[in-house]
Amino acid sequence: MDEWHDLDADELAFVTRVKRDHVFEPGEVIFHQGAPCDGMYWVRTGLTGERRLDPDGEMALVRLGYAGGALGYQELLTGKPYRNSAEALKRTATCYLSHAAIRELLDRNTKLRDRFLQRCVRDHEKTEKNLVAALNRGVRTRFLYALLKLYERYGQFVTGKGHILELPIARKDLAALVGTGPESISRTIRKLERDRIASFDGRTVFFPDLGAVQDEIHNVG
Amino acid sequence: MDEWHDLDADELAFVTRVKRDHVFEPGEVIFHQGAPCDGMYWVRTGLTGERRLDPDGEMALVRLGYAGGALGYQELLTGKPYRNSAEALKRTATCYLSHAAIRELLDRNTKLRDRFLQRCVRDHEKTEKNLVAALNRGVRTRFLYALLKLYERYGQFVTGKGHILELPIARKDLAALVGTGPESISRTIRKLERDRIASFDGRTVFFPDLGAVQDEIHNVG
DNA sequence: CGTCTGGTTGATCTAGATCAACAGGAGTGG
DNA sequence: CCACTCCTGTTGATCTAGATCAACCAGACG
Repeated sequence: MDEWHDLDADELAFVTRVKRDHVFEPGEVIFHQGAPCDGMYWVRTGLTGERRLDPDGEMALVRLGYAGGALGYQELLTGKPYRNSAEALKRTATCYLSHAAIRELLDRNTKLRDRFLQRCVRDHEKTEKNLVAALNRGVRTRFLYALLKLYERYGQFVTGKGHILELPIARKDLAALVGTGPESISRTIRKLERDRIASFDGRTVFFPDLGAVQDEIHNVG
Repeated sequence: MDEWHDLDADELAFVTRVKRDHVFEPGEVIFHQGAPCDGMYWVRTGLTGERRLDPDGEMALVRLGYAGGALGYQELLTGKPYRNSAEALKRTATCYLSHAAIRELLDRNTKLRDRFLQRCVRDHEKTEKNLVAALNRGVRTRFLYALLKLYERYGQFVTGKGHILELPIARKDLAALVGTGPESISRTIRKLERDRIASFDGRTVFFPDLGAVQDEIHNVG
């Protein structure tokens, strides 16, 4: 939580007094889309996903939340209801601060606002990148991009074996992240294997040449 | 410019001293993608577009900027180069503030930071909406959504004639906004006319029943 | 006049959506 | 232990939205 670096002793004491720690098991919902926003969550460890469901039943996985991420801070600042549902995708330890608590902190410490601003700009940057990818890249490229991002968090290089990624999420969530169905993910996986870009064994992915992956998505960045 | 309401007399004097007004003609570039960010622009009147070009030559129109909008403030806050090019789509009057000037103002007036934060959240909200639309809606729906947004700014209800929208931008830019080509826009226009949702005559659009439009996009909001 | 740009249409092709079937666990209950 | 169902993932067959390539027209502009 970058945001806390700027707090003085008093404020830190305040935080430790009013914060509420909570661990969510995989699949557990942290808050519901459309519900009034009563506070925000920090992701301490684990993995979360923000889903948006539209009236036609279409669901999109808008964003993943890693350790250090914040959930619902935008709604907290605008006072609107949560626009996405948040859910733990892995076992996730969170820290909750109520609306009132955050308000108090924001009033006391102006640097905190800067932190939020920085965070917001960075988050926006990412969604914008995803937007342009969604607008003019195919499923394959977007999927590779998602894999690469996951690799940056969960992947490792094992000497002799190469680049390995243990997928933290299921196929259908990969699909929802890319904006397609599980079938299309399955098929593009086959194609990627055929092209020797990556090979899949259940939830583990091997990249023979990570550079080849980077190459294919140089455009989305 | 909401942001200016919070400035005191001194600060306003400072702004009027250091700001640079500039009018851009249609098609004129305000700043280039990839160029170092030296300052930001307010849109006083007119219409701007932010374009992102990727290495493969694919271009997307990421966002339109109406009066009251801000250009390049995110890069200004992060210190990164402009990620999009900005261009005047109609004759646009802008007000430029240098990096140093904004920094000075931000240091002096903490409320100004809040304004930026609010703006950033709102902007992010919009791109997120566009993202989910791009992920799971077809060209037709996204196009209607774009038209509706334009109607909110440029449309008018003429008694006896109905809802009329004079399109401020060309077909190819409509296409770039939706993430498709001009041909597809042309074809979906025909379909919309066939379905009596809208009729087109050059750059003027008639909506016989605006409710029908709203209905078709209730999902994207 | 020719040339250019913006827009429309036609013909074709393909990525990807959709519907359906099926295979392997994993859990549950007899 | 087996039978059952549920859930995830994969594959096949088919269909369609939309991309792509090409021709064409109209107005703008030298």
